[in-house]
Amino acid sequence: MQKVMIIDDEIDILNMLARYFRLNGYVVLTAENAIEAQKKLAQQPDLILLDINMPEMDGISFCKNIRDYVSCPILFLTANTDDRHKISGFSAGGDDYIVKPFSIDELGARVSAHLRRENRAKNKAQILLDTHFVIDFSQRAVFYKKKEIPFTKKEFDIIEILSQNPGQVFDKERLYEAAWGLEGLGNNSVVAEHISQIRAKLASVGARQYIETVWGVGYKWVK
Amino acid sequence: MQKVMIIDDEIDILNMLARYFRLNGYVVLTAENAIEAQKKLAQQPDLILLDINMPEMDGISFCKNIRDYVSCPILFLTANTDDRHKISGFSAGGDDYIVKPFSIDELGARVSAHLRRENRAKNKAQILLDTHFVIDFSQRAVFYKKKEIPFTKKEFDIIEILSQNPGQVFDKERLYEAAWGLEGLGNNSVVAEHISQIRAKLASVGARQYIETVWGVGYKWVK
DNA sequence: CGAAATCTTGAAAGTTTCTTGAAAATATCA
DNA sequence: TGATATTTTCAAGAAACTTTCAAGATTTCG
Repeated sequence: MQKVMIIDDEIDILNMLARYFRLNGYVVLTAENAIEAQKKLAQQPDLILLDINMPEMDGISFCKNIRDYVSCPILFLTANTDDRHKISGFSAGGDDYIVKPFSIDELGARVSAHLRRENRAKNKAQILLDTHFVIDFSQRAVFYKKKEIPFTKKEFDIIEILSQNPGQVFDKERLYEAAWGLEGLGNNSVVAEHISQIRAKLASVGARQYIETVWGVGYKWVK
Repeated sequence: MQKVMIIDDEIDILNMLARYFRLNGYVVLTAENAIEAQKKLAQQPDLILLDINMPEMDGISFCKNIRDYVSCPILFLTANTDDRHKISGFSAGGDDYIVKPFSIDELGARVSAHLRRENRAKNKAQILLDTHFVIDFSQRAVFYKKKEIPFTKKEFDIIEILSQNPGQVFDKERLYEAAWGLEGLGNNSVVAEHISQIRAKLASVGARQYIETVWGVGYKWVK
């Protein structure tokens, strides 16, 4: 199921689009302005539809702002047919440009084409946990405020398992099995030791503590 | 340098587009029909502009045919504004849809946006990198401060794979497969040995060390 | 064919990461 | 609160992995 975020200050259009995409099987996030949008970005939309003309912050600036940590396609909506406007939209990191009034089916087709392309290219994407914390699985790297936090292999394995199942509690045996490949855990503080290292590294850069201890059971990734 | 393939049976339009893209620094491949196009596909364009209405085989069928083994963006050109037509274009695997008569600058902007996105996902440019560090894939040569660093075939193969997927971690098996063709790796220090050679050459001219070791996993090209 | 370049190998040297056990800290429950 | 169970931290040694080296095998090219 794909998640589309729609940002438009004209409420009628916003609702109309939201209804259309919901009817077509998408999960829809809506926002009437950039501030609201920024908050909902944590929900990690797969594609963003963005109106260029908005009161506080215009779409192009917004796009530039978020491009660094949002990698999904961004499609601009606009009433303005000026080419220069278009071009600056593209150079802000936008992926497409749709002029109002548009045929809603064309918009739908464009959205699904972008999502299809995205899925074709994306093998194992990165996940964005909040605005500043990114885990990129293909790079096997974790970033906080754009800087990489160096984790060792086992540490990253543990982070991977936990973060891909947020909220789920893993007991030490399960974690050991998952990160080490097999068999029962020898010394029962191996896992604890690695968790400790991870926490120390998160703390050293001031990131949030994502791994929570579940007493008497194991650990979980906080949502 | 990016390669754009234009397929259109209207020779005037074909020439006009070819001229425009050449002027804007692209390498252009042209074809007046699907058969001709099919032949030139071997040259691996980075993007395809495809007219929907063509004599023998129409653009949509052509797109469906090649989608399986061509992953670059395909943009449809058409004079027909019928939405249903449009949608079947997208479901054939097209990535965008441009209605004639179009503004050539809009077309240019769309093409460059698609290519930019393509490169963002997979840095497949022919020549790239830092101010002083250039890799020319067509020449299979690497330059630092305009002077060529001599790399052997295998060394270049490794550089090519890594540098075209910056940030992505490749384990030794995968690197071996990619550089040696296939078959499981015999002695697992062959790759290490070549990496070592590459690094020595980079160091000897004072270039940055682009290849980073990912302990217990493999190597990656630093962004 | 012979020389030069390139590739492969195995072993030694060098690093980084992992594991361990014990001590310290913290949570739980009567 | 105090006893007990569990988790966290620490430092050092062990283990795993990577780099480097030099010699031999193979390929390339005139």
